[in-house]
Amino acid sequence: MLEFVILGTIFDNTLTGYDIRKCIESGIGMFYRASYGSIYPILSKLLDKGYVTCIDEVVSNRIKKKYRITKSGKDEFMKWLIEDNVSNGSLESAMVKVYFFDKIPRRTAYEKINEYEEKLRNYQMELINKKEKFEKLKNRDTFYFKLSTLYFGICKLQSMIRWCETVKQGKNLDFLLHNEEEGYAGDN
Amino acid sequence: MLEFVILGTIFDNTLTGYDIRKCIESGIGMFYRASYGSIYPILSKLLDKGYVTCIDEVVSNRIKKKYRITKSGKDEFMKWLIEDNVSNGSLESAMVKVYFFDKIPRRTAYEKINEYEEKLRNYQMELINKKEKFEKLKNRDTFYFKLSTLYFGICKLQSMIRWCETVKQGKNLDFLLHNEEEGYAGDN
DNA sequence: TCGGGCATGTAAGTCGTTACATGATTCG
DNA sequence: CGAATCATGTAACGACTTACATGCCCGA
Repeated sequence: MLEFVILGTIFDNTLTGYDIRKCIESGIGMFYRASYGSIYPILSKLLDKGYVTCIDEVVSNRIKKKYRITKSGKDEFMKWLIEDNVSNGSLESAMVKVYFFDKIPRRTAYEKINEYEEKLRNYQMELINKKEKFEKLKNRDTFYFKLSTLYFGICKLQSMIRWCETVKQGKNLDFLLHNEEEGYAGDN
Repeated sequence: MLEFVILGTIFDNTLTGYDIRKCIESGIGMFYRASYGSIYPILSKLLDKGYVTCIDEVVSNRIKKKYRITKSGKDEFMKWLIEDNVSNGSLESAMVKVYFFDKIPRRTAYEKINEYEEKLRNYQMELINKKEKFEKLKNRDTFYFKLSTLYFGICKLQSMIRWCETVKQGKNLDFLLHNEEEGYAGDN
């Protein structure tokens, strides 16, 4: 995965290993993190494979190794970006790809998000069934927290599904916020 | 982590490695998964440490290795369960502990969930700030999806915060569902 | 009778992280 | 002038997963 995250990060900019880390952190730090101990070796690997080139840039007596993506690197990245992202990997890790979706046609992106949404809905259904079975048991207060984790999953999926609905219609993202509590418009 | 998940799983029941896997899968499969390749070696380690004992049970000519937790194993598990869960680990992995919170006093559990909620709120605040900076830039449509992942994070955190609010008040969990769309009560 | 589930394990590989080692520059 | 940040890397370790190896039992 990191291999592709790096390629995506240097897709439009020539960066150093150090820069790459910062970009990953500030960009998708919420879904994915990387340490230097993994970035530098992978950069060497990408160099061997010819997916990147390295230019030594001398800045005030020091060498900065700036990495630029090659044509074959771009191809490799785009292949990864387009290929089936729904069936494999965790639900969160799918967001790593979405982060780079500005590089593919809108239409394709919406289709992929639609697939993702279906997967989420199926999963949510499963959890709801499990929850209902669970709730038929007696001694409810002996497993309140166990049950609460099921609700956690269902709710989280609900908010992810809403996100999909909004994004795939290209709606204003602000719609996702500001609709808490109130039934009718106040005077804010 | 798996070490403790196993101890928690056999806390009340004597189980085989195979059973343990099924229990983990059906119980917290949504936050945590384990393969046999990790369960069996860890079971041996727990045996060495004296946290579990193993009883060979012969069922129709076959040996089943049933593992029972010991006193020191229970102590070790409870220590892990109580110790600081907020500062380390991912947001999701905190749920693994919550799953076992029926084993600690309600009051303690609520306090821990309250801490967790604070962490979520701080994180959400960070993301909202980042989002607002982001939105001040021009060429909005060149990074719609990048921005959408930020919204994804904010929304997900919102639903997690709502979960915390509900659970720490010991509210009926159903409150978390059924409050979509409608502003006033219908006739359901 | 045969496929799927029960049941236990090992070996190799993956994909990282943590800690270490080094040193230069920049800003208050 | 010293702390933070820039910058590059390695070695050891960790926590798993995947694939393999084995074989029994049970129900259609």
